[in-house]
Amino acid sequence: MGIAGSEPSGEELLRVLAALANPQRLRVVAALTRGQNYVSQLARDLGMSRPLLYLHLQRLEAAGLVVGRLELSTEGKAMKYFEVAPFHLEVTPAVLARAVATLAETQATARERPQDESWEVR
Amino acid sequence: MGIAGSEPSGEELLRVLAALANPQRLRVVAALTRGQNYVSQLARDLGMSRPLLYLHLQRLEAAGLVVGRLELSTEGKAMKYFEVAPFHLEVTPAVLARAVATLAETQATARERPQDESWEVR
DNA sequence: TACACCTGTAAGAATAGCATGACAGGTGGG
DNA sequence: CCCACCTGTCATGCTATTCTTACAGGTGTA
Repeated sequence: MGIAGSEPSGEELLRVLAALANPQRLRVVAALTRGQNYVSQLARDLGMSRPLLYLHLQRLEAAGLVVGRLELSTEGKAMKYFEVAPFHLEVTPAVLARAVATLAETQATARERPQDESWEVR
Repeated sequence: MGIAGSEPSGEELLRVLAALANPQRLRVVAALTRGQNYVSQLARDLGMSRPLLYLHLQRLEAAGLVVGRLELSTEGKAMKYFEVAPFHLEVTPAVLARAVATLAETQATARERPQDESWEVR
């Protein structure tokens, strides 16, 4: 899924899901939804250490969920502002199945069971 | 999100995201999309150990993404069949923000910055 | 110079998650 | 009885994630 909501590849999907599967990072995204902010201030707002927040922001950015830009304030201080990216992801069985299809099979996707009556109930 | 796609609470959302943020479990869901199956057979199909698959299925079921039922085959053998639940989750900044709002704040949501001009660029 | 801000990174400890192998119990059929 | 299936659980390592503390720089103002 790029900026909008096309179909994500397996790797993209995993990166996004892993990035969001954490209460802290979820809070970070939620906080940025209320407006952009720079790292130090956001750390104070959320009550977490700046290095930790920094780490979380990196993961969120790598997943394309937030974007950050280094900005020079009027006083010449460097401040890194982050804002949420307008992502939109549909999570359904079909979407997951298509994403998995693009995933490099670590080991045998396994021979699809030949004919297969094994999943027939009764 | 119940069976369909209502709004998930913070805990639900985290459970679902954490359950899906794993390549193995993603493959499990994808495999079940092609039809229901029982644990041992599915383990062979996916090329993973049965105890491990069992663990993953438990997490997926706890998240409401798959449902399992113990069934007695015609020969009297107990087989646990799993199938995907028809889930449908929208992942957008707004949804995340609303979910986080229901999340128990581990520590101070932090005083919302008073008036806040800090996020004003320039 | 000292202070109060800011960014960026690294080393280390504590913790959670993943994965394996082995066990106990059940069934039916040769 | 023995073998081939099945479910369910546990003790054990191993790896990845999470988080803290501590650095090294940069700016502007008193």
